[in-house]
Amino acid sequence: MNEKNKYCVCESCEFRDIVFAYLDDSTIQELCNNKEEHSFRKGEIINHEGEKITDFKYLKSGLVKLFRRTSTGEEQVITITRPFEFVSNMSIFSEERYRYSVSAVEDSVVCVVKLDFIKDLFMKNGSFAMGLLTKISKINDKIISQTLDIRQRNLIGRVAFVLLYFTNEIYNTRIFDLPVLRKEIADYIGMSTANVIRTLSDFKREGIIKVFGKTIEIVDINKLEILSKRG
Amino acid sequence: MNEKNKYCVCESCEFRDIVFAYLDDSTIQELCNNKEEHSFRKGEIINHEGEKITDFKYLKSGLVKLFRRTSTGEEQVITITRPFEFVSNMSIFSEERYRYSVSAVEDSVVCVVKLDFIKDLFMKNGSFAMGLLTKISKINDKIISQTLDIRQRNLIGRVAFVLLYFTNEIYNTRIFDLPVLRKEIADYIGMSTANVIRTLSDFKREGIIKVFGKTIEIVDINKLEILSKRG
DNA sequence: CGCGGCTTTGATGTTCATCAAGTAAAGTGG
DNA sequence: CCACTTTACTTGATGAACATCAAAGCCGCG
Repeated sequence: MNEKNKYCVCESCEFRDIVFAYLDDSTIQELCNNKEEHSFRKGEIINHEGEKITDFKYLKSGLVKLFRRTSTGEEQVITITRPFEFVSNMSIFSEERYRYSVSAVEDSVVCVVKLDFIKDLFMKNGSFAMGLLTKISKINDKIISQTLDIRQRNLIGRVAFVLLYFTNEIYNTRIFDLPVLRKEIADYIGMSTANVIRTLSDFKREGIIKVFGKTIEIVDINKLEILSKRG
Repeated sequence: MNEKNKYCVCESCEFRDIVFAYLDDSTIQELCNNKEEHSFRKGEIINHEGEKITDFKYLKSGLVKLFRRTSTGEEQVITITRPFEFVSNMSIFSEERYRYSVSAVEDSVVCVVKLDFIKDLFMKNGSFAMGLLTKISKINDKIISQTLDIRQRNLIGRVAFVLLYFTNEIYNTRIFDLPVLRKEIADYIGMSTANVIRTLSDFKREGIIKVFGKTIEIVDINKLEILSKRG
């Protein structure tokens, strides 16, 4: 172990494999010096719709939701996403200002690098550029296909779908604490809060899930998968 | 004028400004030699969901729709888009196979370049890479925001929204021929065919539009804009 | 001119939002 | 720590929005 490692943890960060794989150690070192880590408590805003984009940000730990506010003031939740997906993913290269807001739904840590630094790397290092493009494309693909998956389902299918999303994609456990309000699930799947709750109650009554306040246990995942498909 | 121009029209193609701005003339020439133009008749499939992606394709003229088929066999239309948006936009850098199908809704011409050629350029030329990333991001942004715009509206708002989309974004005229079936509009906005037709009839009855078969004239665009907002 | 696909309209039923009222839980100040 | 307030959750009743079904008209095409 050389001395650098004491000051820079980026070298061993899991994120390195994802977009920073093609950077040599000295560049990683430089990245690390340019990087700041910011902590956000549950509920805090990370990016605000309309704000100028000056930084490249990615989620190191925690969980965030991407959303926007409609003209009538309602929230539309675009996605809820885990570490190593970009936080400022959408518009960093296409827009001057954020199109959407991002907030922490669990306590989160975000790594922040000046966008110019990333752009510079992007221009100079083709492999890095390709890796970044690929990653950004994948994130966008995922958002779009998720949106379509939700859209094709009815109320029951949508609720089943988010439960499976939490259990399979976010937490990888059958029992977990819902990080969001019932209302936020409603805003995510485009249904009313009352009906989301009603459907959860139905699932509970049928023994598909157990609910203790915020804690949810998936009891019958097969049935949930069937409901997610057939509605 | 030198001799090259006789063989290559890419130099003066409108598309050059959009993503090929940072290529010098000799590279453009090379691009041109690697390029093929393919014509598609209305209704023909350009890319098929699940097919291997080997080419970089962009729409030179015409109009296409991007869509996928759900497990129950229904079509979900993701977007309907004009020239110089990519045809094979979504997954070229993130997936090995097309996630979605693309078909021509009007007779269309598509320019086809081997994806490897583009990837090679991307690696070597930072400005080109940046331009391409920006363009791809914008296209993805547009799809996502369009999807959200549709989702927040009710039936009337959605129909008004597509009419405005055709008149403002696609054709830039108040009178145009609908390039798609009523059913395809329904699949686009996520409503039933019958209700799309009913709503069009309502608009006609209220003097907001005139309909002669496939031809539609927007009579009262202000009212349409109000309906698109308020529903 | 007859056939098939698209469009149109009406009638009916389902799905879902809305409203309202009540309960539980979580935060707040004394 | 308890009373108070607020915010989230839950459930039922009602009505609106939308899908579905069916029948008929239209239109292009062989």
